[in-house]
Amino acid sequence: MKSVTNRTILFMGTPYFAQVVLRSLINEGYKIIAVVTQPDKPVGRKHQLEQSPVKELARQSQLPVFQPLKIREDYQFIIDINPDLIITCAYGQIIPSVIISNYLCINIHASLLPELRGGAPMHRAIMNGRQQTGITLMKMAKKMDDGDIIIQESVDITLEDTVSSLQEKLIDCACRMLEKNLPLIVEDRIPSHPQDHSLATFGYNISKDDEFISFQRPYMTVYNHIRALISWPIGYGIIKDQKIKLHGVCYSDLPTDEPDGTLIGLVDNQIQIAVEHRIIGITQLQVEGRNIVSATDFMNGLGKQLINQRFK
RNA sequence: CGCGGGGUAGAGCAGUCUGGUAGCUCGUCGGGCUCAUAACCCGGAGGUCGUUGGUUCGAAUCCUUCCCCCGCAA
Repeated sequence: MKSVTNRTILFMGTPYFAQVVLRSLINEGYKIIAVVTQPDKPVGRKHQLEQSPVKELARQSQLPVFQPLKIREDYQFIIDINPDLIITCAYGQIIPSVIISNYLCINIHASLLPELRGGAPMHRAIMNGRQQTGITLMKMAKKMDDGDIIIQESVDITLEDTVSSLQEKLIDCACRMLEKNLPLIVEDRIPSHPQDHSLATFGYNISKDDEFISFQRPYMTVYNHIRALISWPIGYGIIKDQKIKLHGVCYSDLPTDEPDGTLIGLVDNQIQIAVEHRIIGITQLQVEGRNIVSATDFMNGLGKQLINQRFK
């Protein structure tokens, strides 16, 4: 392992995105002095405690892990550690201003700030039909995602991207940016500039209501909505009072005269649904209480009686 | 004991309420039609109906034990 610097870094993050970034930092040889992540949470039907992806990696790498319930109150340990640099990436809690103002705090955000501040920038970028988004490295400030920008890089969103595929691209982008720029950042030798706050937009967390997909809306709105929730948290449509999760979607130009939401049938391993006189293809789906199945499997069974029924 | 759904041929499902020698669509194998086909027609193989015990002349179906899967809620 090469030693890039002997400055110490405190890493704060929680989900998969942050895990990959942390792994990259470790592999680059940075001196991660400790890791902060969200507390283990009971998950699933059995309520088994589950640790965050970041914690999993930190333990494998034998790094000290801190999981304060409320970092707003419980932050003395950071002062005790006294890191040279703090890097946050989707940590999930607000960092106390005492910390922000006394340490060099860098945040990795998955949008081109000042656009899409907030907790779900990747989902919202796709949902909003954006063709481009990116990664911003910024100095943390008191308000959410409004700190000075150090550097940003854009990433294209293709028509086929889901939030999963987009996330992989953004993770790659973030890791490359860190590889290139972190040596200077660590030494606090990189310039930054304020955001244009008048241009700020927000990408708030996905709520339960956001998971319902209406087929009575414009074609691209429906298509973007479905793919923005794949592979997490997965949106659902409602047909004949049944919730059906939509795990795979396909764009198409095929015309149809059926009314919006009509389940037309199976073609080419896609369930065709009419939206604004065009076809949206569903490739994978799941009924409550059942397993995820392909469009073909679905139409061999439960889907038979849904032909010509309409999604809300 | 948070609420609910499900385990039936390789796959997806019906049948369970109202017990009586297991069915549909797809796949698979063979044959036919066709210039040709993932299209169409004919035929075949493939299931001790998740597990345990019980009721019954008889259980996929009714009662019981346990296991596994999934949705919701957290």
